[in-house]
Amino acid sequence: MSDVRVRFAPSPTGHLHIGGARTAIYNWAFARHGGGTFILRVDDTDPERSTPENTAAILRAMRWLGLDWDEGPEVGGDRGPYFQAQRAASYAQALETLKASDAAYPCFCSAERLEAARERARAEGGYAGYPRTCRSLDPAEARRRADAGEPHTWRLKVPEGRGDIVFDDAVRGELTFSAASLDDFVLVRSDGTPTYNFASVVDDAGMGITHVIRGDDHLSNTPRQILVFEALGSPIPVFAHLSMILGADGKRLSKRHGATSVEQFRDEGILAEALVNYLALLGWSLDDRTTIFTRDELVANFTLERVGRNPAVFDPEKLEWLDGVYIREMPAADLVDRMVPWLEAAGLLASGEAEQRRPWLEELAPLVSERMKRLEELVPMVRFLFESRVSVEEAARAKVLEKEGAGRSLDAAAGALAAVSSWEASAIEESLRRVPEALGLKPKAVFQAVRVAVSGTTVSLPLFESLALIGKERTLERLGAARPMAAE
RNA sequence: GGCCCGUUCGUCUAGCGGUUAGGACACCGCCCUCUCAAGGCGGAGAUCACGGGUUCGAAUCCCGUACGGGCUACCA
Repeated sequence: MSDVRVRFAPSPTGHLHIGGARTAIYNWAFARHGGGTFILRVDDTDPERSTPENTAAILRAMRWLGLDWDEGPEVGGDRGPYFQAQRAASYAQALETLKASDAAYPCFCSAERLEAARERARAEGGYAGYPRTCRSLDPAEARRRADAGEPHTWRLKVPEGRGDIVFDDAVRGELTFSAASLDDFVLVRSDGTPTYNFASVVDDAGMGITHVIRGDDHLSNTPRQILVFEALGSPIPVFAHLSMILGADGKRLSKRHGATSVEQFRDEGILAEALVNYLALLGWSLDDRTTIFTRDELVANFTLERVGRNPAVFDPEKLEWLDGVYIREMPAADLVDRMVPWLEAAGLLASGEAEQRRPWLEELAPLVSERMKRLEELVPMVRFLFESRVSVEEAARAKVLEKEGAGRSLDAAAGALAAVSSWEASAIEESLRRVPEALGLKPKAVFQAVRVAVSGTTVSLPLFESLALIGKERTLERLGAARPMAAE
């Protein structure tokens, strides 16, 4: 057990997003790799936009992905609470610390006035941050006004003469920010709640976080946060900033680009292990050639050194390919477990029916596994195996059944199949293989006629295996039903 | 405006001074074949954003420029 402590701190203002999921995966993998502790903290400081439903959805998505946390909601831990909304006492205490060391001061400037000034300065070409109006207030006077109930925020007093803020980002290397470019930002709002930059640092310090692995969008906040760590007298964690995930148009990934929430991918039939594998690859590589790896392999090999610096475009096609790989490589029994919910939801399987049809389903699994990229594709592919009758697609009828020889093919196939005693794919194939030659037709012509009769379409699962699964009686019924549609 | 970050095939990436710039997805062709897939083999695709340096030698180091992106909130 190492003393590495990392956290993933989502804000429950929405569902778990692809970008957040990747951050979570990296944090999780980093912790597990080094035998450290992975903490989940809910940054719900924004009461307007945070909801319990979102929190629940995020936890669900984390569990679905297989990202288990050692401390956090539902599991507890001795550095909690793990919801920022419940940590007001910590923030108040931290503020007292800063006040005591004169590292923070009250600001009575109104938000409206500040915004107006900001607009003006920017229009004129140069805004250098809060002008520190209240920094020079007489302390006694400031205290008197604050005690009198005058609305005020608390700002960090950026130390006079503080030199450059330099830190070594684990993925970007040494970064330098001039302290002069930082203004005295707000730590505590006039309603008494902490801002993100304050709450986050207080929590990271309080929870003993050693490495902060997070999105690139926080990079510019880092020097501010370092100042807070310093003012608090807390050790500064190692920072690692991950680049954004972009859409195909190079813009930051958003709903416009299609599915972006983890649970949406789940609902579309993407496997958790494939999603984790894919997301891990968006900004990290195991080596120069490995693209497929298990969670354990990810953990065993994950290091911050191999995290890339440049933004990555999310490619749904590659995700699908990877998902297909996972589906194909999954043992039949496992795949059946994944298939059943989809079959039940589609009404193809009654609840409880799955167990008794288990052997049949396990025969089906290898047939579909090499043809689907997502579980979602299962139902349309197998529907004809379940339903009692099929309707023949118009195009299939025109293209296949109305061809000369189709009728004879169906008759001959029916005759041959009727004589099959042991109804299994190999025997079915053997008998059907003899039909084309007897009729002087090409195998393809005969098989396609049978396929259309039995599945209603020109494209289906492999014929002989399908017939085996449909059963002899239903097969013969379908051949007969299609017969009137067929040309001689 | 200011301050930061980024830029290798269409996409994800390997590369950390000397390589025919490697792999994967997608794409194209061939093979296999009862359709569709899967699979096998092969192909095309990157003047390493651009311009200057440093060096015997640069995708790799330095400086500019361009183009993206982030922060600059009493959002996170």
